[in-house]
Amino acid sequence: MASAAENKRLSARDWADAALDAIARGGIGAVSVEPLARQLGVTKGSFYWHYANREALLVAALELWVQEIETLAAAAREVLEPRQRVLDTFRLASGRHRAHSAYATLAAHADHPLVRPALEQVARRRMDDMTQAYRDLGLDADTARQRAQLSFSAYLGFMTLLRHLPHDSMTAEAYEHYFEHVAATLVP
Amino acid sequence: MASAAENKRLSARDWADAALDAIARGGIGAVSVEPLARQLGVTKGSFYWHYANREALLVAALELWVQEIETLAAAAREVLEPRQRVLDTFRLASGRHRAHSAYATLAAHADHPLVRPALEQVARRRMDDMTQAYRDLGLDADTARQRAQLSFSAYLGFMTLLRHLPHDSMTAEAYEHYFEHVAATLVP
DNA sequence: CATTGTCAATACGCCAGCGTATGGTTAGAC
DNA sequence: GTCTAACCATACGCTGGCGTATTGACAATG
Repeated sequence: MASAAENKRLSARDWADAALDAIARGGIGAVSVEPLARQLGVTKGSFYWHYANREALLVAALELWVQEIETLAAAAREVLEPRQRVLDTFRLASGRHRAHSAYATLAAHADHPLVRPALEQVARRRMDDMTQAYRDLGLDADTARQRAQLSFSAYLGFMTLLRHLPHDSMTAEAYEHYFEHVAATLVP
Repeated sequence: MASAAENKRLSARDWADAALDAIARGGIGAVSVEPLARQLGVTKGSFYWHYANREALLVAALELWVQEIETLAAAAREVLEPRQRVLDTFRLASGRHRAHSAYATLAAHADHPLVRPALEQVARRRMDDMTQAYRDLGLDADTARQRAQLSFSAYLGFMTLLRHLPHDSMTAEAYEHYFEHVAATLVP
């Protein structure tokens, strides 16, 4: 169950890792020291050696999240075809990466003072990426921006929607079928 | 600040009302008896007269939420033009209705056993409405379903996105501008 | 093998929120 | 005016999670 190996000493990174997993599952409220310690098979004596307090762990987990998203985004930017660049974003929404699971959860905590700047940064950057992709596809600046906003909204909302409906309601083929429709509708 | 009037006795509905407001602001975690009591200007002695426990309040608040969404949806169904029917949904996302603010927040708690059925019901019904609207616009059954999913995702995501960016980044005119783009892109 | 640094266990005090018990206040019925 | 039901305050015990202090285990280094 626990991602970290058994009977090994932990690092600050291990705690941030577990915290990000917790965020993906239950939101920032799920980032609690003692339950995480139990899950990791240690006591909080370990935690308070690595971090000053719970808030510091939250900061570290959010930094980790932003970094993971940026890594995925950087990989997507390498794709030459702008059309594929847009569609790849949607494929990520199907959510094998925990960073995207966490996104759907963090999206609800926009009011949190630590979460907000992270969300804002990620939203801006990915919107800029998408706008650029649409510009590369020949749209004018204004239209590209609107289309990027629509696409990014659809991406965010699809991640959310997937968690509302039973998992069996969408097979792998259904995914691809949907993505084709998205491509035909949104991408010129 | 408190929506209820001062120096008046409270009803169970007043509590459910305050709980739904709390959900819209801070998620289900914000539905806590004693803070709500303070906000309402009473003590929890009042609460435990009206409800058995916190969970009962959550149930009541969620029922209230579903009911408010259904009321808005019923009004939207009255619109004859299917094109307007679709666009009205997006206008609601700009979110002066608390039911839609709550939606954006509840969307992140799909794992919660009480929240999930409410989300599922709302998602299904609104998707059905949208699918019907697209069918009325002449799309075949399969395409209408896909387009409804895309539209509903865009609606959900836009609600979310609005909370990530500073409020001043979108004026009323910008809203309308965006909606026109959505209409031109999604609605045949 | 002694020392030092790294990581973890234990034990403690603290606080916020839940739920209960019980008594007090107020409005309207009669 | 009394009675009763609806509503609220107060006081209490309980639990879970935060943070601190102290000690212990173990590895690496010399």
